[in-house]
Amino acid sequence: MLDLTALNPPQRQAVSHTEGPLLILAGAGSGKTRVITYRLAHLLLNKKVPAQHLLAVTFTNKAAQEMQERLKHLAGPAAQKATISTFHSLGVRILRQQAAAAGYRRNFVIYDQHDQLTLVREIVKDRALDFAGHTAFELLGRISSAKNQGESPETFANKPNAEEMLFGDLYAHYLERTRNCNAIDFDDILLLVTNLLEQHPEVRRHYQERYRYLMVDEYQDTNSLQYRFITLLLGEHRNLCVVGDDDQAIYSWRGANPEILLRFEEHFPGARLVKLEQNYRSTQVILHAANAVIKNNRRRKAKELWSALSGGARLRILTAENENEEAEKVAGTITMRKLLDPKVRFSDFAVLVRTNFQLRPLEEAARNANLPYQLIGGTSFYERPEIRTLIAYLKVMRNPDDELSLKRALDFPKRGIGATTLLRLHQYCQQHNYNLYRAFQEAQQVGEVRSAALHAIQTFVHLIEDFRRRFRHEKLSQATQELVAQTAYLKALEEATADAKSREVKVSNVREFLGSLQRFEQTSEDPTLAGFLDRVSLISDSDYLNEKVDRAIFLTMHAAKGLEFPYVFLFGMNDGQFPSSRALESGAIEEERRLCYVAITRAQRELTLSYSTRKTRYKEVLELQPSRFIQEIPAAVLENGGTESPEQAAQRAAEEQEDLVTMLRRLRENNFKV
DNA sequence: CGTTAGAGGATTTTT
DNA sequence: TCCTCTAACG
Ligand SMILES: Nc1ncnc2c1ncn2[C@@H]1O[C@H](COP(=O)(O)OP(=O)(O)OP(=O)(O)O)[C@@H](O)[C@H]1O
Repeated sequence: MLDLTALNPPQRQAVSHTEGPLLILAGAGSGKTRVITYRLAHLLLNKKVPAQHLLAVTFTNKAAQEMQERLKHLAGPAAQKATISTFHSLGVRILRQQAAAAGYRRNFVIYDQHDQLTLVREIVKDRALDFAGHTAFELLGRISSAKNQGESPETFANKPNAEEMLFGDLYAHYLERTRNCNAIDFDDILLLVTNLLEQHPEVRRHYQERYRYLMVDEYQDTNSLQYRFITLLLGEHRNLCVVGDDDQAIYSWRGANPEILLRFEEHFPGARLVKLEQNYRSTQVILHAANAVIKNNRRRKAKELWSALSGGARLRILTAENENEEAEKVAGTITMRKLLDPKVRFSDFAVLVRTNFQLRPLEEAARNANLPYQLIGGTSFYERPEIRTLIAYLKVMRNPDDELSLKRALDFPKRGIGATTLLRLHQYCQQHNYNLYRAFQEAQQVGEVRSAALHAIQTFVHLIEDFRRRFRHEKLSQATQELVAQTAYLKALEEATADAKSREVKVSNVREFLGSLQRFEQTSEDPTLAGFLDRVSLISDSDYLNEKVDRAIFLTMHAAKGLEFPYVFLFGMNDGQFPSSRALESGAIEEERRLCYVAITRAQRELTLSYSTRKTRYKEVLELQPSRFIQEIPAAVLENGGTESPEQAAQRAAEEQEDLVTMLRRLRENNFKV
């Protein structure tokens, strides 16, 4: 039997209420995720539901993995068979099983944003579309929202506006080319899986039969396709439990719609509502600050949230002349805190930023201060160009119709095939309605290709064919190692990289990649090429978080969603940065404020806010004001706020910091000998 | 014809 | 600052 005494009464109610629709609406740190985990364990142990009938959807793979571990801890190895996954991972899994019904070949590949952008640029160029001033990035955003709203290219073709028609052209070709490549993008995952379930009752029944208890975490950030997905999976039993907090809706820019959470009782009549009001994470001081900030939002469902953790340190404010100094002070404060109290771990500290590029000054400051850190976000390992190219080879191994990857593989190492030859081959494709790989295979039939180029293409095709065979018969890591050797990949990398430092980095990245393949083979349930490619496509920055290593964590506020840390720093608390100037211009201030609420409520014990008075961007110097969110925090919870104005407190804190930083510098110059 | 060096522009947040 | 596109070189 699972012991439910580790839960408070409403939590227990939510866990025991297993049948029918259930909505858990509650503020930050009230144990929503914990309830889902216990609910899974309760269903397994007390209700004897077989694990394969359980489905829990989380926001990131990392959260899924963590829940899986907690569940295993509570319920033992039987938990392994429960499905805990993100919407996208679940979607891909279903699509692999049902590819034909979904209208794709089973070896489809997944295009990430980088691939999508390349494709958009290519189409714009090929078709000489003139989107005056609009970037590929913006166009891709429009494609994505068109897809999510179910708009077909034809709807644009018939619009009177010339630009709309142009977009219709781009959109139509984007769809055609991804399909011809047997490739799907992130939007397609949800689009295809919902269409599949809608149009194939027997498939739908199969999954409804399989998943009998459904749970969704972070339901406030669900979009309409995800909502459709979950309702399609939901059988007649209607055993759906969702948890969420409308104050933590921070993805509306990506199509998420918090109304889906708020209208749950309308969507599922007879739903039970449970509210959780005790926060177990933060001190009263921190919670008071968070509540005060979020109260400024007008569109929200007011809710109670209290903490029994009385008192607690008041919030500190650090100010600096510029971003680098700000980062230096943050790094210095962490180092100092750790020196003063060696029991504290580096990994107890998290620095949250609004945008990825704010991570850079932090990284540099941490390096200079000898502060161990891990970055979440920025460019992840698999995004590095030398790794992307290798992955392009792997994608071609799996699916030679993937033109984008084929071209990327063809392009490096250099083999004497350039734009002109490629153009000829493309023309040949269009004449015969072939795909690019077929044109490669028949290169000798294509006129006007120089003999050197022809020979190079044939060698390339042989390479691909040979390795496609090897990848079918050999272990993934083995075959990839051979591929790297055969293409003299490392040598080519070295020759192509002028800078000695980055040359070294690239080579070691490739070695690391080969190592990661071996680790993948040893640990994965599906240690195949397909399994690896899916994992790489679905992995996200937050999945890299490693709580076992003792390092301070630098990450975006978005990536911090659902996490908690004893000591939290909010970096760059300036108007224009946070709230971002874009949000201020477009009137999206409430979502920024929710983000601030999320950020503040990550802190368990201490919270520090930092801001600069100036910053440089693209060589221009900008004067900065402290964030309006700082003004929204009552002076009483700011350090010395009772006697000083926030400005005075900031001033004094700045002076103290000055001393600390100077001291630290001296210490460092002295090689840390006192 | 293919490759490379350097100018010029940009992405807020991400599954 | 990183990344893509262009122009000149070999
Ligand atoms: N009944 C309880 N007793 C003790 N600790 C609890 C209890 N419920 C939750 N906690 C603790 O409170 C913290 C927050 O829980 P959890 O992450 O589940 O909250 P949440 O509502 O999902 O938070 P958020 O919405 O901010 O992501 C965790 O450390 C958890 O272990």
